[in-house]
Amino acid sequence: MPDLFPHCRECKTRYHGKLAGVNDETLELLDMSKTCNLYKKGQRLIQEGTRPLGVYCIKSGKVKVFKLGQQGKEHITAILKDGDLVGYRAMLSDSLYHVSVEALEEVVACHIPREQFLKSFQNDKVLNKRLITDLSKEVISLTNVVTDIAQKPVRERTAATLVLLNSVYARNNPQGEEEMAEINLTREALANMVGTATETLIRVIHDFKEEELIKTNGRKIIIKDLKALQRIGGIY
Amino acid sequence: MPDLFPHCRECKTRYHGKLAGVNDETLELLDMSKTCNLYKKGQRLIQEGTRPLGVYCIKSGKVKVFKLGQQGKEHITAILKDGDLVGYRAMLSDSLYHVSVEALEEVVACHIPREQFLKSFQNDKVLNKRLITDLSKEVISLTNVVTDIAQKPVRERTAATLVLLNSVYARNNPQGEEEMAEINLTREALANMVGTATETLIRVIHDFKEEELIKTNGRKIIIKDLKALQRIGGIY
DNA sequence: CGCGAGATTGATTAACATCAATAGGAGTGG
DNA sequence: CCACTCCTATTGATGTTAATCAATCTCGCG
Repeated sequence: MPDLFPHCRECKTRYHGKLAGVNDETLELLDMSKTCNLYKKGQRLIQEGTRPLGVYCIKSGKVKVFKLGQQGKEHITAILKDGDLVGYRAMLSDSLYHVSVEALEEVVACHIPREQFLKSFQNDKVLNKRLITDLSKEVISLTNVVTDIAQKPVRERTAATLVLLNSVYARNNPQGEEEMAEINLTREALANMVGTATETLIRVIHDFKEEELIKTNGRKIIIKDLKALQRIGGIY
Repeated sequence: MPDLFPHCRECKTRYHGKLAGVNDETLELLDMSKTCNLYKKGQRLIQEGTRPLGVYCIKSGKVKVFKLGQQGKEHITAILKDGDLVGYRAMLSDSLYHVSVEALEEVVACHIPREQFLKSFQNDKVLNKRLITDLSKEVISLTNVVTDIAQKPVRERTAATLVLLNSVYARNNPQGEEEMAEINLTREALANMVGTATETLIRVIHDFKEEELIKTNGRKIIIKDLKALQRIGGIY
């Protein structure tokens, strides 16, 4: 049985995640200062409105990143998985967390304390460049999301969301990865990503199923025609 | 008559803009490499889809930052003014411009070429920290925008947009700045910021006028009750 | 084998977009 | 200075989309 909390050197996420390629010294320092934890489904890693004490590196499992809007309705801004880093925006801008992060299933994540992370961010060129690039890209992508949500109808947004989720739920296949992923989220969560009501989301999913663009297995959604969904979602 | 294209040292934006506080050497280098230009209303500084050759520093006038969505409908993501920097996200992430930037009136802006800007970004601690902080904050703020646009009705978004624009159009008063700004945009542009149809925006503006929250002078909008609008817009 | 959360379907309503028509109002050429 | 014209603003009527409300229905699980 593999170690739940291995040394960063042995962590599988080291090769495909946000920390891929950092230098050995950085890895050593991060490892020394980290605290790993097992989170059960529904447990919170980060709570909106609190002060950031560090950064989480997700080792396994999936989390949802969300914000509460009007009447406590969740808006899910991302689903993150192994290798992803979360919480660094708030730290780098010295502000409170503006989102909450919650485990969707059993999750192992390591907490890297603020000071150590900032130090590594200063000293490690690769990490520095990666995060700056990511931040910039995130701004770009969020701008697109804003435009889309403002202008595209639910059907199109749903298609785009499914395409996005397909790559999140795809296995990290070292080889080819043509097999389609099983998107495993509640309808409510999907609706909260698309930005619509649960019932509306269900109707769109229903249509997609009739049009043979997807199939379902229980609540799991498997994409049958990725190209078509990309076309509907306006993804080029 | 003041020089249209002064040395950065003498540029008024030096004290309140994004470049405030950079060290003298940086300023000298930026000045040497910059190219200043006068843009007439409607002229483009940046065109979506092109490759970033540098960064623009706005010396005077206002520009709109926008993206084309479905059927060529504009979505305006920001109104920028003197002291603002634009175009650095694409450069830092090494991607194409994802937005266009167009002069809303007569604008003077200086172009800082890519290499010089990146060099200054590397070498100047203040600039580096400022941009990273700004990027992080921008991600946070865009996340909020996404949630809002997904969940808040037009009336609330309109109120929030007016509050935002009030500070953009406020004079850069060194002293107090209690006088209300004159927001001078076409109704169409306003609608494209809020993310709604022009007619709908006009009706909301009409309501606000009846409720004495704003007054108008031609197309200019002056806020009469900022607190109320903040409340309606859900700004805390 | 019943319980309960999540999924689904149908009916109704509300918000907003679209279409159509009219009215201002700033800039232009005579 | 005036008439003209185009662009923007405004208002009203109508149509669509999607939210809400109200039942079921289904399935994993104790």
